[in-house]
Amino acid sequence: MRIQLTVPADFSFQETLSAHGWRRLLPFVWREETQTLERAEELASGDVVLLKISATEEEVVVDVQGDGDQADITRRVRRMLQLDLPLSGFHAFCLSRPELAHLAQCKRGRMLRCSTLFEDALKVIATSNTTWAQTIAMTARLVEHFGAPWPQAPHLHAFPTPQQIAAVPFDTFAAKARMGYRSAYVYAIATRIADGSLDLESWQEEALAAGALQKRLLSLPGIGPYGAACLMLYLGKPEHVNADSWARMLLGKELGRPVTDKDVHAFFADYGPWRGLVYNFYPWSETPS
DNA sequence: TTCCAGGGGTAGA
DNA sequence: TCTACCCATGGA
Repeated sequence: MRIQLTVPADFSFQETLSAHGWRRLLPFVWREETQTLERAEELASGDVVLLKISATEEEVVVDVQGDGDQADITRRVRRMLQLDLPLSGFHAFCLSRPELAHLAQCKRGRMLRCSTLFEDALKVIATSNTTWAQTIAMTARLVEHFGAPWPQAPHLHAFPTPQQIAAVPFDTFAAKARMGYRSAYVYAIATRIADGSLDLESWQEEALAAGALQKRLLSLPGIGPYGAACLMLYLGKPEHVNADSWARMLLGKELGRPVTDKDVHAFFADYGPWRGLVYNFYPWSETPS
């Protein structure tokens, strides 16, 4: 099956995938030679399919290997590529600031997401207080130990559902995932979704105000100010800066002195309701090695 | 051995 | 509200 999706004029496949490191985390696999994003995906029906996502100027093309519901696949791909995110306001703002004008010209502003908020949340937890190499490894262990295999190539796995994580005892989960103290946070979120006491995915459908959404995200174990700001950005609420050690290092170089989170927030305050998005695409004068 | 990485939870002030 | 301390893991 092949699915073709018309894209907004301000959409760029490359820029969306390059916005951060998500395409390097399983089950995403980026094929440089074919410029294709691959991913095993477990659908709501339980079917596992392999998605091969590529793009032209006019459309996103999804080659689906395996049988699955077309509407469900389309919804997931639209979420991953933020195809329904309105960006004209951000780009108009960028054009009003000389240092940001290139962001609009390059069609930057979308960020690759996972197919569910659950997966995004777990991956954000896997980025906290650790190295990127460990984030990659933790995510890979989640996928390989707990995700459903794609029948046509069982070494490929989808990202685990909350139910699949909750189905194993905590000690088993922690020993296999090796996420350190994060294992308890991840397991708690998964079990709460699995037992019905938490409906994470519905949060995206409720048109919550930014403050209300932030409060809910902060209520998740393992999600603090940084994680909530990341997830809000993915949910189209760009008014919080996900200040992290990366930001502190880059701003420290910019200012020539050690900086705190407060300095980072103060530096981006001028960008008002767009500051979170501006931070993630900010043209730092020096690119760290 | 010690430090710390794309932080968060908690206690105590 | 702010600070200090601890937290599992694994690489440097």
